[in-house]
Amino acid sequence: MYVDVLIELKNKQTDQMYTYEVPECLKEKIAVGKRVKVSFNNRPLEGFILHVKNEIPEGVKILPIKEVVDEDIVLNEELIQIGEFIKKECLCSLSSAYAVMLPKALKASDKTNINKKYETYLELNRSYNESISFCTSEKQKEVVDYIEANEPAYKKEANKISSSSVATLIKNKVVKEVQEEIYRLEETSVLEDQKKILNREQQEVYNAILSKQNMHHKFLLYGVTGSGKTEIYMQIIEEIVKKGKSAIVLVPEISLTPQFVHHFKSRFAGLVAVLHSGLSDGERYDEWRKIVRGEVQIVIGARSAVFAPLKNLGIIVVDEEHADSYKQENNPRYNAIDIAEFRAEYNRIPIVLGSATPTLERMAKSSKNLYTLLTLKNRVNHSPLPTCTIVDMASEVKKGNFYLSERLQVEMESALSRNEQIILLLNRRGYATTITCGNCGFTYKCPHCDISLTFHKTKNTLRCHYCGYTIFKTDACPKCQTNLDFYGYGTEKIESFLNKEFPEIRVLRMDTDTTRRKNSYEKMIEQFKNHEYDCLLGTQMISKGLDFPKVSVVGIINADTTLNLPDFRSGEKTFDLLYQAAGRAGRKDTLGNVIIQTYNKDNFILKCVAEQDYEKFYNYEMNIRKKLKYSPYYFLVSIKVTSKDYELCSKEAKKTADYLRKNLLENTIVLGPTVSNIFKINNIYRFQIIIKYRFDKKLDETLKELDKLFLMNKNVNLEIDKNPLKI
DNA sequence: AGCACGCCGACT
DNA sequence: GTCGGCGTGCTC
Repeated sequence: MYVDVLIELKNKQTDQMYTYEVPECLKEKIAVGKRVKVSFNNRPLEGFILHVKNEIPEGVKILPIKEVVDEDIVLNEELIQIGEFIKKECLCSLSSAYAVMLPKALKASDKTNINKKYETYLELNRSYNESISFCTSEKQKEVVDYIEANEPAYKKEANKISSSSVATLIKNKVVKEVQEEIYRLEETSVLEDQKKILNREQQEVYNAILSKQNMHHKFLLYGVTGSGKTEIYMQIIEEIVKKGKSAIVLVPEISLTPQFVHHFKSRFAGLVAVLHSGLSDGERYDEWRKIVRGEVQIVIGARSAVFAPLKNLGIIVVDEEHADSYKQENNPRYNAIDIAEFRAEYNRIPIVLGSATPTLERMAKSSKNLYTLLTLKNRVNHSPLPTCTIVDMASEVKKGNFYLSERLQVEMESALSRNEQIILLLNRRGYATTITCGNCGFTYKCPHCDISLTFHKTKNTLRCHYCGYTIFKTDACPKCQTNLDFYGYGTEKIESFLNKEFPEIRVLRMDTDTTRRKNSYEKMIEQFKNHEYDCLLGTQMISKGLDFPKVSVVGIINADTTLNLPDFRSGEKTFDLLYQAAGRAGRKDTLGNVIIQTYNKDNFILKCVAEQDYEKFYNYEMNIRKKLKYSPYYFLVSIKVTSKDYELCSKEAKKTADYLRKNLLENTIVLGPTVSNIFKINNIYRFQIIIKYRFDKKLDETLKELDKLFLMNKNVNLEIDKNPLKI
């Protein structure tokens, strides 16, 4: 008996099966999907069994397996196929695909040492029925009485009476120890969560989805903020669970707040496992085992929860489908939504992708009937959408208002006088330096790609990192002739400004700096909800999924920061962010008021936000994407060539672009190479090439070949990102 | 990935 | 003469 083993090494040189012999004594334990310990090139390593067979390849030496690690199968048939899918999509090794899918405790790695946790109980040894007579002291008697009353009793508690007596009783076999596996996360008692009655619109969505519950079907649920999507998800899942089937709910990490989890846990007590980044390795392992053993039927989690090995899957829900956190930003760069769709098809079940601002890609697919579009046009309690006002900061600056416009100040004061709360949103400017005029708001854009140019200080140039278009930076603004050195400001600056100018406002600042500590995010949200503060000032992390009934004013301090990001999706991202933030205003009985401050008062996207008109935005943006050949009209691939050696990097990037131009079809566009957005990280230079294509049957093969060519070259590295969310 | 193997320079 | 530098190649 022989097995093909996939070794834990993640590099592509060893991305193949190695055959090992199974010793007679281990035959019983062998199964596809279990881990084994082997010797590989004189090193102790682990690997997965992927095939069992009886023949051996010729001309290779065969070593025996040393040990079978697992009792239970780690990679079931579905997970094995998901791994293959990731390998193909992300052009990565199979090993790194499985490594990204599994919790640390179950990865193939000689070093993992995360164990099950046990609780020790004590029981009386029944064969020593007259046990009491064996007790030689008062203390021992006391311990035996305690155990008898609480059997099986916690050893921890018995030890409190007298640990030495407990030890003696165990030694004399009067009492026996029983080990029981326990989970690190205990089910917390939760408040009642009332099932709500669906309105007609919600009911229609509910019916549509459930009508396809026994087949593969893709839904795009487009529902305005506050239209009650979560309630629909819960009621659908209730039906699915009743039939004995299971469900996966994916949410962006940021939505995985106690508030959100609470709804599910109280509605489905004891049936929910939650996977989020805050879990320790041990906790994650425990949640995973609950899933494998079928003890839970619902898994809620961020990106990696899409790999949850639930049996008898009945539905997959992806909330906030437009969130870019579903894509992993390091290798392997998988998109959890692609995996979710793979699993939905594999299991022949429906998948629901929900959003108030669907991505253009999926909205476009729905118009081609690749998704069934379901729409929720109304908010559940018919609370009106907030009013939105655009304020021209260019004229405010002339009045001396750099941060807060007159209008916003007035609205803030009136909210405070009514004892209501305020949210101020300021997106930290992106890592790329774009040059903006502090007087009129002018930003340099590439005439070919319609994205902001990035400033390169060393050469005093402005470059388009899509196509390489380059100009020299001028000292004066080309539009209004004033000084062009305006780098913007962050939340910290606004906080100190507010403290100085409006000392009566209690300001809570929230950004990655103030929420770094564990649980501080939740704590702050709770504090703001309890009205310990009047004003929540923060970056985009405060714009999603939060429900503050007393907030009546939302101020967007500088809408241009996202608008000017050097990315072709900057318009879409701006619309998403501002629309979601606006949705925070006036959620119950207060009428919301949203003030958008900008230097681009005539910007069409901001107008769409102000009118809260997704369709208008969609049509406008689709038109631009079509004209400039961006997604969803063209598919994109981003290729990064990186090296410590600048000259070599530049040379190899050029060679790569030439290679692509020669090997890809004629209609495919290859842009670059150009220096990457951040062109030097840790002394490693980065060049970038962008491929735009519609149909190119040679693409996959060409990329694979290219990848192989770069394997030989140790001084230059290649990164391929298919369908990147950020370029 | 890492470890052996091998081929060169500096040193007791 | 030997110790150790790291470039190259292979791993069931």
